[in-house]
Amino acid sequence: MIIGMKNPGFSYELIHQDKRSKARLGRLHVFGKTVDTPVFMPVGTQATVKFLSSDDIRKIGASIILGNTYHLWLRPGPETLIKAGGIHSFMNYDGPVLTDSGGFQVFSLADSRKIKEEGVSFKSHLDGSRLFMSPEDSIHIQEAIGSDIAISFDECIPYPSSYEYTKDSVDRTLRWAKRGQDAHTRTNQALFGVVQGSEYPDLRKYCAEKLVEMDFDGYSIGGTSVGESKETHYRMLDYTLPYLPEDKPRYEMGIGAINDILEAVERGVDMFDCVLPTRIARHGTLMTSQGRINIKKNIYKDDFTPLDPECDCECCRNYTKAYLNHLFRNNEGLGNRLMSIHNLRFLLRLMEGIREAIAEDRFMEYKEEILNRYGFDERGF
RNA sequence: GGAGAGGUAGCGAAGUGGCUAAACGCGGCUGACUGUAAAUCAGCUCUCUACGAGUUCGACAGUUCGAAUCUGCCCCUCUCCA
Repeated sequence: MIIGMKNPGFSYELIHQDKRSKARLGRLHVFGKTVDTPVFMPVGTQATVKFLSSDDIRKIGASIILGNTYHLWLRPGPETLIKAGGIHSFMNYDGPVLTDSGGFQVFSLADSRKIKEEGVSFKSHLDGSRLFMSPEDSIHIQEAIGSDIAISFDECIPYPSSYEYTKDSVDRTLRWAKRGQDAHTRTNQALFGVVQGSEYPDLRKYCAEKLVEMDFDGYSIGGTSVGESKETHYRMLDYTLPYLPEDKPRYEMGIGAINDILEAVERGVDMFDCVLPTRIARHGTLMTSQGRINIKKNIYKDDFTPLDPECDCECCRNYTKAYLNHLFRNNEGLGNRLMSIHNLRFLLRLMEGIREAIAEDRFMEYKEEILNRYGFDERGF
């Protein structure tokens, strides 16, 4: 497809459009590396997918991961990352890395921040010291981090938000997007804009169209799954996707529930990231072909069968539920590692299935099969 | 045999006349978790016919309007000395 002017090394290649839905099979060309889409990106906020080595990340089949601008800015700091030669060499991971802008922290650390036109003043969650991040700062930090894909600094507003507040916020997010774009200098780093607009159709459309005018390398859909119903969540996608160009990747931020991924793929989303699989794994909840299980339950104490007999991950091939139950109860790090590996592998295999189904024009059948077969509840995990 | 310390809910441990069904920690059970302040957080954890009631703080007997808390005696544990 069309190759962006600013970043000749970055492009989205549409390989196949599903005949019965908007689902699309594609390939991201990221400065010499490729990422098949739809893709799920494990989250590695602090330059680590918690408990996994870079070897583990590669072995589970992840093709791109996330880092976080806010967290890496505080520690180890941009200077250290520059000295390290960038995040790839710092964490010894040579696959593509996408950095979130810190915009989500404007939302999640809402108690200790103040939003102004110039940027956001934060109170450090580490020591309470006052910090300030502008859209330009966010871009500069992401350049220092050396990620392959940077994200515009946006405001992820809570749900519900009034029309007036959302409108003001969208305009500010658009101005911030422009400022970030102007501040962006690296040619070996793509830059995505973020569509906000809450549940308001005209604001979603407006935000999308304005960003597209600015011509980003890709478009994120933000501000979903922040407390709204599933129905509203999916409507937000409906209000956004039609206004995004076919030749650029679409990334729904922070999504990892199985039903959410399927609904978004059906609507044409290509990229996802989520802490869900790794977080719930650390908390003992596993997604398996038999549905969701909680490994800490006593019924697994003497269950010497694999977590998921249909899974090919290191955890399922080598260890039993009884052992995982034991590791969990004893707070042994190996349990966190094995269960994180499993949940990520489960989602990555789901994405493989999705891509195969799209290639064969049977995405809708695949979606139904997954939803019926695994029996996850409406939460989607 | 002598001297001392102590026995509190599954475990550890506060409490030393009423505000105590008894702090707190651990363990156990249940639930939550979607661009990671999360190996976290929340609730429950004496019994029951459960928005109320009944039995508890080694045992028994007392003092008192009222005791896990005071007295007597008994049982048991630990430390030190013989």
